[in-house]
Amino acid sequence: MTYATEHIAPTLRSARETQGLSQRALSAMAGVPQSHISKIENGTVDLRVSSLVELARVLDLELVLVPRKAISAVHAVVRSRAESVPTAVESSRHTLNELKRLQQSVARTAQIHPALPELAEILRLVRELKHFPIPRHYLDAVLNVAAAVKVFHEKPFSLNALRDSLAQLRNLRNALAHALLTSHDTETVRPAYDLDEGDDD
Amino acid sequence: MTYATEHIAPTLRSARETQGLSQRALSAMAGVPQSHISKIENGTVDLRVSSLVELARVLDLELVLVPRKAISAVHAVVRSRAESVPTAVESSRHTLNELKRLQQSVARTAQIHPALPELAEILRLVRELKHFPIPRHYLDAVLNVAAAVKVFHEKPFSLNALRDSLAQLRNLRNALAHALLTSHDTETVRPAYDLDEGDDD
DNA sequence: ATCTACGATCTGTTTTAATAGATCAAACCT
DNA sequence: AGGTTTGATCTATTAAAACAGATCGTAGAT
Repeated sequence: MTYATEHIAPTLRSARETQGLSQRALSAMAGVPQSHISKIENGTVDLRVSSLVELARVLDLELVLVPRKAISAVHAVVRSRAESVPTAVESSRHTLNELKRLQQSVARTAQIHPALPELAEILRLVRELKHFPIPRHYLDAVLNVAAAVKVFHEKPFSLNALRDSLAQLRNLRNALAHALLTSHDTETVRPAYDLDEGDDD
Repeated sequence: MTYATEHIAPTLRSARETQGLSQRALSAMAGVPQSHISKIENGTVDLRVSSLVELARVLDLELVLVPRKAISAVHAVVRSRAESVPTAVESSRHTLNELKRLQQSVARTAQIHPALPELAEILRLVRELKHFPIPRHYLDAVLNVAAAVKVFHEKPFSLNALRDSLAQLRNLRNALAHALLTSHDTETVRPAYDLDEGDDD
């Protein structure tokens, strides 16, 4: 029903899908039940602004009130940005699957340990990596991190191993970014997200 | 509390104020209690999206989910639009007050007769007119409409008088718009938000 | 000085989003 | 085939928004 909000539910859904997230994965990240997400995307619920903002935040979206006079211009801006993103720079399907799996596992763990910056950064890195073409011989690195996260999930005192994995992941990201920047001088393929600001924190 | 929504409450308030609406006037138009609007503008409630959209609609705003990468560009667009507005065409203070009074009275009547297109159009016209410099000798027209609305409010069968007033109002708007167009060079009605300070409200 | 409109803030009551949790069929991968 | 993941759909409970209405002090306008 919620008439005028018809536009926003599809936006949320497509944003989630272009990030390769399942409703449950998003649920874990945003701290919102999957059942609720389903209802939201189907427009069967008139949600609160805080929920919408929270969901949007996780999906890298922001809620803006735009004067009607300006909305066509705004849409043009948003559209052009969206199109400049080359969808599906594809890693091997297998690697991509592993990344998704890792992403979810990290999200779940982060729910138990909310204030852990390491987990947050891993999450960020994984999300970036999903937009890279990852050579198969880097798969091991991904699996290592996945293992470390799993261990940490059960034994939270193995923080050092987690940190090692994080460093490993950072290196992987930097290596791939560098490779992309030097090889393809024809910048037809630009990974969707900010490599240039890389260099961690 | 509603942390990330901090940005939206001020937007609503300033949008309302630049339109010269009181909380009660907005309340009548949007069908939302004044007490609620007060709370919303002070950020003491976590409102529902439908309420937000409804409020925004009345204020000529639209809710948009913008990718974080694009928000700076979007803000730039919105800002430039707001600034390109020609400044402060002022009616005489008295006429402006009458217009406000009329606007509210129409809003109240429209609440009782929600499905009346005549009232909706009067409302629209009045809102436009508030942005014109209205010569004093046109004040009578405004007062006539106000009278007709008042009569209609008490005796809803006087629809014809209301229609006459509507026509009168349309003529007034057209005359003023034409005057503006010939003097200045604006393609359509350019409402001047930002009534230059003074005693607006 | 009176009258009005303004925004903020109370009091209740009703409505409903949000939560937790389970279940289901269909699609997917091994 | 068997196991897993996906999205949709139930139940029941709790917390909070939304509503209706009244009140208050403060300005402005007549």
